[in-house]
Amino acid sequence: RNVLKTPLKQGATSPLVLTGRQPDCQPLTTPPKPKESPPADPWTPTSNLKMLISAASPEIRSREQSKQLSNSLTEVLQAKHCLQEHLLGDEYEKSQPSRKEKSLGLLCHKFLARYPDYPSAAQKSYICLDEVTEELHVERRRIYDIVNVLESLHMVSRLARNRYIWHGRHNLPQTLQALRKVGEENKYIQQIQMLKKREYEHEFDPDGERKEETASSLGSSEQSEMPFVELPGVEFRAASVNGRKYKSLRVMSQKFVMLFLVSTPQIVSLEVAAKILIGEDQLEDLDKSKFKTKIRRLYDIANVLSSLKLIKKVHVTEERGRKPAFKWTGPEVLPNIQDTKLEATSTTCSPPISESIPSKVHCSKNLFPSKGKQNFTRHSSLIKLVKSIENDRRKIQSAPASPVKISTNFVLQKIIFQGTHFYMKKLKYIWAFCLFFFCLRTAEETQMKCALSSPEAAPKPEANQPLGVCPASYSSASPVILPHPHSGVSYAIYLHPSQAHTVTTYSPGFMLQPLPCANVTGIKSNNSKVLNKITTEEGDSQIAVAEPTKPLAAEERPKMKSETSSQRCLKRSQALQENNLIKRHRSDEESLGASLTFFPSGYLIPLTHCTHGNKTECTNKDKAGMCSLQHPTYSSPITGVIPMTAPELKTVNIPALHITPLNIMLSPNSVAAAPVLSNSCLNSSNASSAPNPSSSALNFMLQHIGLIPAGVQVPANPVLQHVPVSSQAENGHNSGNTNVQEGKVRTNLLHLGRGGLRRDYSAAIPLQQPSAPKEPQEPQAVTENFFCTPGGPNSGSSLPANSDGAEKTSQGTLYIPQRKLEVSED
DNA sequence: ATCTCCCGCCATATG
DNA sequence: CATATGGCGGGAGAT
Repeated sequence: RNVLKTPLKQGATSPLVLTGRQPDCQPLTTPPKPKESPPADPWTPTSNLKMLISAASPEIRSREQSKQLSNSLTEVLQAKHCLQEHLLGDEYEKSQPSRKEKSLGLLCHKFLARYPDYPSAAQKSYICLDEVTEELHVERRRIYDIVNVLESLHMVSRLARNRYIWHGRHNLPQTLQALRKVGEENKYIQQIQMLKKREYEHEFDPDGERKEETASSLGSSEQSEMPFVELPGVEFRAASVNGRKYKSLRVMSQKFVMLFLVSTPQIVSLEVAAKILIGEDQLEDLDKSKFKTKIRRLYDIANVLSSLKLIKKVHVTEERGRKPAFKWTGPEVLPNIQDTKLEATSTTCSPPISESIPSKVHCSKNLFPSKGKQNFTRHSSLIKLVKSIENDRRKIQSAPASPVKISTNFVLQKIIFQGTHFYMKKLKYIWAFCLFFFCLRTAEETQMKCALSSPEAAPKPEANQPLGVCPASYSSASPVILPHPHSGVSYAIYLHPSQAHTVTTYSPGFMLQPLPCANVTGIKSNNSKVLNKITTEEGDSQIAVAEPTKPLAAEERPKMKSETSSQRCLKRSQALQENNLIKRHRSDEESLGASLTFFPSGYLIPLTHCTHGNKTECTNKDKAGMCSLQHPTYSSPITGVIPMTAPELKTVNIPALHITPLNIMLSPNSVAAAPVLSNSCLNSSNASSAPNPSSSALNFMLQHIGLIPAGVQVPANPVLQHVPVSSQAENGHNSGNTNVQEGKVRTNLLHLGRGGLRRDYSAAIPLQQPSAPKEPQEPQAVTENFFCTPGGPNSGSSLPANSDGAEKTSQGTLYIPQRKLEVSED
């Protein structure tokens, strides 16, 4: 093979090395900036903007201008910031158009900028590769990389040679759904678990031939020829129905995405991905070069996916140091519950934009069965889980040699992580809901004064209570509410019991109010390796810097709501010390390197601005527009989700937060039906006879909210649906229509269950009370004000608001991202 | 040194 | 056959 060298960067002389491949074109070697590149500082935001904008076609430009502006501005700023960081010593100057400028990611951005995220039927756009390559000044080859990945997501499809059609993100939800499904069928989870396990064992005894179960558990592993996943509606008439279609990049991209969709912490390390994608076949196929190649391709794919904001780079830290990984930041893809078609009647509120809506409705049905009888046991995932646990149990019993301890831990973890994960997925919505109303009530009753409260707060106290107050005034709420340092947006964080052991933390400036829970045990494993220690940190770690000095205030959570703020302050400072202690403790722990570390993760409920206007009549087109607007999720005020990012998790410690939503939904039957849960509860809340803090908190909250009469205690395993909705929920006094209010409560519950917090409450009303005169304004106002925060959009924050597609298609669904950072498999 | 990943050769598929 | 696609891996910038 002839040796062609990559031209040196400044290769003024390099051309000679190259074979004359493009005779008439310029010297080929992308000379140091031969042409049109603006002589001026290439990295100023403006120049970059210009470039981006000029790249867009005129019509798109006008339509998308604002979006582009904010979008690219953010990015450019980030890039700039990033750059700035790197060139710290030097007087941050224009760096040569270095490699970064040619990165696939940037190129992809430019590419994407040309087309609307949600093109309407009218603006169906075609992609001519020749044009693109010319306009973007890039080699054709690169465009293929991008297009292939986009194709794998059905965002584009090939029409003919040189010609693609742009679909935008319309198909995304379906695609992801499909991919997830295939991923599940493909048993990726198991494969990942096996990989980790093997790795672990490997480390334990360096040469032992561990092949025991490789064969067994992966019996069918090889559909390695998993074909390209198609979508029913989207036909790929491209004549290229065969051959390479089943080959690499496209399929690889799909598989990669699948990995995210099926794995529990939606974090996938490159290494794992590569191994799995290489073909799980021969484990010891230490084919180094193959692996390297795979990694290279994955980077390519990842770059594109990152541009799409579906994933973002993080790092996973295990015993063996940092490993590059990526975290899913795209829309949440719910597992496809049963396939039975749901009656479309209940979706009258808004025309289903995508298939995902019915499925959400369905989900809500499962969550809140109308007949108390049916419970979670019917959920296929649960059944699977139970089965797998039984399997594990069997394994344990039949495995003579293996140390029981490990196995037990394994099962325990599985139970906890998987089981709780499953329930958390549902329950977090309920908690969000509870929190919501709890705050309303609390605000009302305690009449907290907020410095920022608006004048008209009096008439509608709860409605106008700026969220910023929450942290202080609602400290009695179980969920932790965190104000966002940048935006003033607040978040509630729920910590999963199993992760609440040692919590690493959140960025300073956050205020935490943990529950007093002396006995959080978590899983004390002697086998610390079983649980990989994972920390993730943002690729671009620009975070955490905000309010560097303001220490985190952790507060011993009080049981009484009537606490005064001064008391709180006191406690806060106490908590501070406490926090430090814990921090110290943790570092000790780390230095020992022996003990298990649990990670924080939580459910962030960003209490941000809500959307305005009546979205109910959001037509497709409107929606497209709206969505486009929200696309630059970074700064969108209506972005529903702001996942907690690692950098925020690494500076401080939070004392064991013990909030276990799990307790909410457990009915006696469901417990019986789901041993998983009871186990998990047991474990998390510890077998001590002390009343379960969570349950007391819950009781308190429920009473407070008015969902249950004072004095009544919801048992440890209350069933939410059995709790009567109190008609005296007086928080509706401003509406003057209690009934409506009540109805809303219920409908809201439904909505919460199905997709997360609905911001658009008015849309929810018809669901249950089609005939009731709905007052779009009123509920709107409530939610709006409730979620409103004094601060502006979370500008500058690196918190990517994931949510894209999902949020768009569900009209402002505010969902609570799950941020479990532990490794739930081993 | 390791992580990223750009570049472009060249095998294949397409038309 | 000419082109369009895209697999692939060397090796150079970034860290």
